[in-house]
Amino acid sequence: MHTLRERKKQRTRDALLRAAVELFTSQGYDRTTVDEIADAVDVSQRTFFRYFAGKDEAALGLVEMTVARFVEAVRARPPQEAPLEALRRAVVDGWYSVNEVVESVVPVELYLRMYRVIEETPVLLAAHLRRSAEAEEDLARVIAEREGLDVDADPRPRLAVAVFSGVMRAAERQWSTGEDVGPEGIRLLTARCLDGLGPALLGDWREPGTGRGVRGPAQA
Amino acid sequence: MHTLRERKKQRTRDALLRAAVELFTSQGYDRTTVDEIADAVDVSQRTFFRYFAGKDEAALGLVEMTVARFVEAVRARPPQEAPLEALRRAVVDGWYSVNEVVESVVPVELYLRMYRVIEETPVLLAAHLRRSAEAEEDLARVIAEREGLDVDADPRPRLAVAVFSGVMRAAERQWSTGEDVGPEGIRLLTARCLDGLGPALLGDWREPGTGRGVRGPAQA
DNA sequence: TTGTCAATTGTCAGCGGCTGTCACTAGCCT
DNA sequence: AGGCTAGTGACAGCCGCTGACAATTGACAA
Repeated sequence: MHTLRERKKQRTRDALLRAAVELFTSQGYDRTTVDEIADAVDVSQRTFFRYFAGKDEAALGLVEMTVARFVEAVRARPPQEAPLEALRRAVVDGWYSVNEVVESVVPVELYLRMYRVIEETPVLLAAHLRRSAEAEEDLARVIAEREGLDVDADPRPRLAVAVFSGVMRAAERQWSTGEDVGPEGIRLLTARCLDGLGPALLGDWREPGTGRGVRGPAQA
Repeated sequence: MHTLRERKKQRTRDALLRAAVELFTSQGYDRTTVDEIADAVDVSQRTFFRYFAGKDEAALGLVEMTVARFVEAVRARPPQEAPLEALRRAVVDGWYSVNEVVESVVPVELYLRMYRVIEETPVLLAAHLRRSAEAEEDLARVIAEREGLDVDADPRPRLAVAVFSGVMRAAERQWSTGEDVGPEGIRLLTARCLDGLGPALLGDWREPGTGRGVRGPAQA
């Protein structure tokens, strides 16, 4: 990152990302052409595709950064923590560092709005879900290693991650469809969603004492 | 479905679907153009797009049918069954009727191979995951209604469905990457995956008695 | 039957995403 | 300074997809 060339490249990439996000959030994804983005940065369309494999990558770039950050955060948690606790703490504590990274490219507010665009643009949502599935796989491997398990032999790591991701996705949607909450609101929202996890899984759904929790059907 | 026109339409659609699946499974999704598919059925390219919103819809058509079938099957389960049991029985019992529907368009073997193509073609996998997410939402509503709950107020329906879907997806992948198993093999595989659900969630991961299951972290 | 209406299809033109190619420019290194 | 290479622009072209209009074909009543 020290040679002039490398700095220049980084600047063009950031500029493209910024221009893309600004256009996407202001006019929508479909109504924005790659040419527009390239022109805004004063670069040829061909160059855009040298930085991003597709139009969608420019749209998912920001989220991508935060996801990668999160996986790293989990990897860094002390190994004596139980799996779900490590995941939970990583997401709750990690928000600040995420803020930093995002802010180095665009104001955080744009990040929020970009998230909404992703959620309401079918092709972007699809790409996002695919990428999330990959991240889940990574997380499962991290968890398995922490617990000294074989990820292909024991289903529990993947299962735990699946449960966790389900909750996170629920929080995401709640937050992206609700009214505009600041970054701090997100932390609270996710924390609250995660707190509901245990009771939801273990409690009986109708009345106590009938033995109808997750246990029943699974053993049937 | 009784007028000549309607029958003709159905036949063209089936023919397009069949041709698409055959081409996709034999030469790959990317290396197959829409023109090829249309030519194989002796129809104009424009007509193809009157039946399918996009090239991907022709690829996901088969799976789409089975997913819809499955959601219906869950809806039809007796309401006294616990949620996860209803889901489980729907998938295990429902396989035969799925077979029927698929076989009316292409041999089941092609269904299996098409599934592999989807799994290894990024854009198709993405679209598939998105559609699956929608199905999950539907299922959550069905479950909520069975239990007399409000999906938006109570997180447990979505959570249960998320867990279940996680297991199903694990089974899907195991089956699509493994060696060629027949339709009966799939039933066994999914059943086995689902049987592991209860112990995996409730058991302790290292040794019994330390109180470190899903319960611990969720309450932290 | 036959004529009329509506549904389905083919043709054509065109946009936008994306890629290969090649010449050219600009940073790098000795 | 001058050769080398990474990065860029310009151009051509494929493919997915859409709108518009004309031609065809089945539906249905007179």
